[in-house]
Amino acid sequence: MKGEKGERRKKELLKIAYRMFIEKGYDNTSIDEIITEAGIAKGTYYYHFPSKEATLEAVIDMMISEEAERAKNVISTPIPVPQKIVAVTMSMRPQLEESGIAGTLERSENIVMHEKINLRILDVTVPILTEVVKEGISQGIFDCTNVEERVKMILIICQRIFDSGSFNERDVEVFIDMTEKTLGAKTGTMSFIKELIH
Amino acid sequence: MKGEKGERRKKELLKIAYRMFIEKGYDNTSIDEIITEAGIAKGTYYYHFPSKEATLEAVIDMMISEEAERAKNVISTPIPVPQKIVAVTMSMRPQLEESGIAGTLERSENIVMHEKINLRILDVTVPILTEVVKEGISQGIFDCTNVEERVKMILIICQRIFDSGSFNERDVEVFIDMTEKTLGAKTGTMSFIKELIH
Amino acid sequence: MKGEKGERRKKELLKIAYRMFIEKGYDNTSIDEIITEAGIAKGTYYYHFPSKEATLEAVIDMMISEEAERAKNVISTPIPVPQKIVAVTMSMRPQLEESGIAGTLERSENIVMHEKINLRILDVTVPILTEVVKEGISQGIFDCTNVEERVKMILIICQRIFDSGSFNERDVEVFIDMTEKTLGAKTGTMSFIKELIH
Amino acid sequence: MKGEKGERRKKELLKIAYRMFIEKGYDNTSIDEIITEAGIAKGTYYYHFPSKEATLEAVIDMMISEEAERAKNVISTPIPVPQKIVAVTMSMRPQLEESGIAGTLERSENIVMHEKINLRILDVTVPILTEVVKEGISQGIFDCTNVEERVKMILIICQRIFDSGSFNERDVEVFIDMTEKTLGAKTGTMSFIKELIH
DNA sequence: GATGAATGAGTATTCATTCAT
DNA sequence: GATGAATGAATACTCATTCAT
Repeated sequence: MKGEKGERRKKELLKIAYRMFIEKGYDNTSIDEIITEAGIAKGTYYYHFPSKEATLEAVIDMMISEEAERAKNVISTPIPVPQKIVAVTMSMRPQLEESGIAGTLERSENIVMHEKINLRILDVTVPILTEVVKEGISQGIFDCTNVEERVKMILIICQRIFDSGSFNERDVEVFIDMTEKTLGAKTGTMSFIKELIH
Repeated sequence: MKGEKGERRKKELLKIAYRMFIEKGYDNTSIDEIITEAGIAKGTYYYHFPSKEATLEAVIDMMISEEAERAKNVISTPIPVPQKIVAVTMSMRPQLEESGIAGTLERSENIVMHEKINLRILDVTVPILTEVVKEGISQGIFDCTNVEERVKMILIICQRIFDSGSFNERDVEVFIDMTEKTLGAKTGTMSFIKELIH
Repeated sequence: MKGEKGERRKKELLKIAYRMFIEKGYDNTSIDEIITEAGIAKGTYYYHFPSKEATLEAVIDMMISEEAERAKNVISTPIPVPQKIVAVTMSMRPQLEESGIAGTLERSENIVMHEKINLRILDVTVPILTEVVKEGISQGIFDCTNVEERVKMILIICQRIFDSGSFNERDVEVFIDMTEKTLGAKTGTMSFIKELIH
Repeated sequence: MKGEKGERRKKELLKIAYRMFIEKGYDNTSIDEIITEAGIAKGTYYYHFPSKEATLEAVIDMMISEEAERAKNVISTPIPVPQKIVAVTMSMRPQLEESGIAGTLERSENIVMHEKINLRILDVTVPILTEVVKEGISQGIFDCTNVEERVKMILIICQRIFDSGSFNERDVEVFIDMTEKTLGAKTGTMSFIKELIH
């Protein structure tokens, strides 16, 4: 039976590693720095994680599963379908903004981690959004086939355009237009997005 | 005036480095391996390149400029505008396919290089395609504003979907639909793409 | 009085350690691997053994004492003295052959353990064989002084030549000849050995 | 063209490593200690040797080849054949005695290196001594077949008995007797050995 | 233009052992 | 008897970069 004590320590370690990976990049964060920060011995670190790589995976797992949780809660909320779509999408990167480190994933030392995270987010988010869009179709808000593929492509653009923060008003307009047309919505259905992004 | 002899050697080195970066990944290719492969001394390498990072930049420069050349040739060709778009897009990754290493950029050890290349390709291709689309608009084939942003988003999807090679027929259909709607083209305008991708 | 339960577990551990030391070498076998294989906790291991080194000693003790038992049984058997000598010598490495891992002790990772075992075997076997040879002398089969030293040297050759398994027919012939002459036996006394080794 | 400078440095390193391996044992000598002793950077060490293991091999090579040189010189010396045998055998471990570290190879931390050295010495010495014994046969001093195998077994005993230094007078007597009988020499032929070992 | 010897900071990982519960 | 979390010293190896010749 795994002790609770160990599990708690592991969680702590995970949070520290998460923050450091984000702040300095995975490659630039050495095990020595992690254990110094955590105030533990090297052996303790390796007691909890088999390798640095495994720690990265665990960090991403933790992050994604927390976000997926939030995203699923959004679904059952009684808000209009278009808003749901945006809410689910948004729920996938709140922590970064909380911690005031939005944009850090874009730094070149974080590319590898960013890619891993984005792929995992796609895996998790596509099925959720597919459900939401289908709900929209049944309500006559959207009208399209191949929902999954459409959702995937919209998300890809989202990640690429909005992760970096270096987008402009025209980017947003085009994104709204593409989303509406891709999902077969009436013009204006998604235009509330413009308000969300000052 | 730099000697021709030195320039020739530099080009050779660049090609060797290019091949090795692609095959093994940038991080996994050590300078020792490059000079062994090239049969030169370490000092000679550093005579030509100030750093490994600079070599990567030079490699990407070389690749991109060759491809941009090809892309520009396509523009002045008397083929229909929709075909031009595809031709320009395609002209940006022929070398990989030539060398039978398509898909290698997807490997995780190549993420960093891949990202750099993709960003550079966007920089180079967006203005070219913007011109082509504007040509299409003047011919009444397309109808849209914010051309540059639309082109960028279409290219982003292109890179993400088609680089990996793991797309299916529905992906292609959705991509065609999105492209037509995004550019304000009649349905069917871009459907010839389906034939190109068996 | 130590509990029987604990003793039983210790024996099991010993057998597991023995097998792993033989298969992978002492240095290459970590305590973690032993306890994983045994399905016990690390503390339990250290409850039974003060150190890894002590485990090795215990393993060797166990092995040697089992073999010494067998060797002593041979002595009191009513077979001719020359055969007794061979039987005693042979009784010192049956387990290896049983378990189909003859030759493993030769692998370089096992040198240390092998040396320890060989020294212990010498310690145990020399006095036994000395008795046997003296019996042979009293029967007029052998004729020599300094019996103990002669026995030791014959055993040394035995270990070196036959442990590796890479000996040839001429090695055997020379070994027989040396043994006979060293012990002052008539030519042919030990030639039955040739039959034993196909 | 390999520079002489590098070769000289490599030789120096080899000597330092040799001494440290002998004094402290191979396993107990860390790379850090070697480079500190040599006053060089870690990179320099790894410029000259691909690994610690390779250094050990090079050390043994150096030692053996120097000794083999000496042994071959002995052969062409106009001394009696029995003396030649002893001289060749002795020439294989003079450095140890010079450096006052005879017996160190016996320490358990040196077992691995000792075994490697002994095997190499056998490889080198057996053919040389075989020639010498054949010379003795042609002079009527020895009388035996399977010379190579006999020489090998005598050397094995030599290594085991005399390396440790813990032998007694009776061991020497038995060794002399075995050698004479094994090679088919008259009693007394090798008895001069007794004088050599006080 | 070219060489290659020298650098040294940087890094992940291993593992026997301890001890409070 | 048994557990398992914690320890921390030890260690081999990598590699981009420099510079005297």
